Amino acid sequence: MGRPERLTPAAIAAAALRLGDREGPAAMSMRRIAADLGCDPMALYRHFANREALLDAVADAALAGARDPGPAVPWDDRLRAITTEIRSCALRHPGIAAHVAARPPLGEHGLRLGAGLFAALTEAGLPASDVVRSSQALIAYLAAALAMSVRAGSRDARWEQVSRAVTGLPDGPPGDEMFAVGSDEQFGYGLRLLINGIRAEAAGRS
Amino acid sequence: MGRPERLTPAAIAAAALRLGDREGPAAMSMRRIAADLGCDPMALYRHFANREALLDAVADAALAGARDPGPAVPWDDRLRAITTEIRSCALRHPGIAAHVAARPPLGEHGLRLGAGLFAALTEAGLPASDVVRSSQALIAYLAAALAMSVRAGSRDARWEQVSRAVTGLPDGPPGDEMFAVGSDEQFGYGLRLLINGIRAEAAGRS
DNA sequence: ACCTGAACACCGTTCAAGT
DNA sequence: ACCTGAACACCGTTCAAGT
Repeated sequence: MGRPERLTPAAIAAAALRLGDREGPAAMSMRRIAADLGCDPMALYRHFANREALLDAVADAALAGARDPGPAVPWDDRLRAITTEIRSCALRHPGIAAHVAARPPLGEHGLRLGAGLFAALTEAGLPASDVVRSSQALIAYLAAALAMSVRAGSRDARWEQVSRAVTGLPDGPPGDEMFAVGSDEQFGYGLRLLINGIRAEAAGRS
Repeated sequence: MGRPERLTPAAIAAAALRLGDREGPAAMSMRRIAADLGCDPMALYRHFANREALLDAVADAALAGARDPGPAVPWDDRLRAITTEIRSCALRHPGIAAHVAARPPLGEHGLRLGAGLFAALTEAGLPASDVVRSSQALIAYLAAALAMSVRAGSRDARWEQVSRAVTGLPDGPPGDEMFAVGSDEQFGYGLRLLINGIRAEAAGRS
């Protein structure tokens, strides 16, 4: 398929990302990736210690398009922008989105975006230790919200069932979006809660 | 090993939970579980549609010991108590903790604890639609924080590396807990951010 | 010295053959 | 009708044998 001249980690990751986009997460096995590249499965192990390391590289490559608006915008807008960009990028690559959620990538692009989060949280007025803690909380929330978005398209019948059972709400119309797990709207709501919380924390400190 | 008289879904789940406690998540295959029960692997499929359904049942069983303090305590204490209990229970069962994080269980115990979260959020003063959204945000955060706790014991070298790189902090002493991913303290901090955010949201509404 | 592919030790699940 | 286990179509990774 898209086999490059010479095997490099970046070329392998790029090819695997395209394969995942085309055929989904089940296609992301060492054997399938190697077959797609037209090489022996074992050749991949000369560039990556194991499958997890290869998928980490693919996950980071998936974030290549995520932009950080930089220090020009207010810190809360910047947090929203970066996390939303990461989520969108990951969802654009269905083959690797679940891996992005499971293991936040710490390659070139992950580091760049992480630095943006740190800078925004510092500008919010948090002390350094709370910047680390808050960024981990944001990334945890982002990862899980992303995992929810990946899992069931945008609706999870299990969630809908429990929500109705617990709230005792009557059945809504078929298009009811109230229980849409992993929707953009649901993601934005949780993000607002966290940013509210960060603002309160920063205000309490000052 | 712990084979019951007759195979039932609950007996299978209980045996699988014990097996996972003893031998870790890698032991949770259909073949290993069946061998532990002294039955044919295919016998499991008469009680569960597939492996995922079986693990859902095991995950729910792992939450059997999680307590909800009920409406006697203030809503924020109740949220903290329930989420902390779920996290502790899951971490006490290393074989299934990752599955609890990946797919919040919606069996008997998951429903019971979910109902507690809903009740506490309702008492906080949120409208029903925001109760659903907030509970999903809480569960997302809990799931990801739990996944982080499971992954690397309590420290993740990758995280430590990125934190130092990004903040430009000097290397701390060996016992430095600042970057402890998945620690109790880190979990509590993010939970506080969310509860702060929920309080601000409820105050804005009223 | 480098590379390859056969082999190892597994999977989840199907399905035909037995009782 | 019910149950079983052989078989299918895979895995990630090791390692010995080839060049």
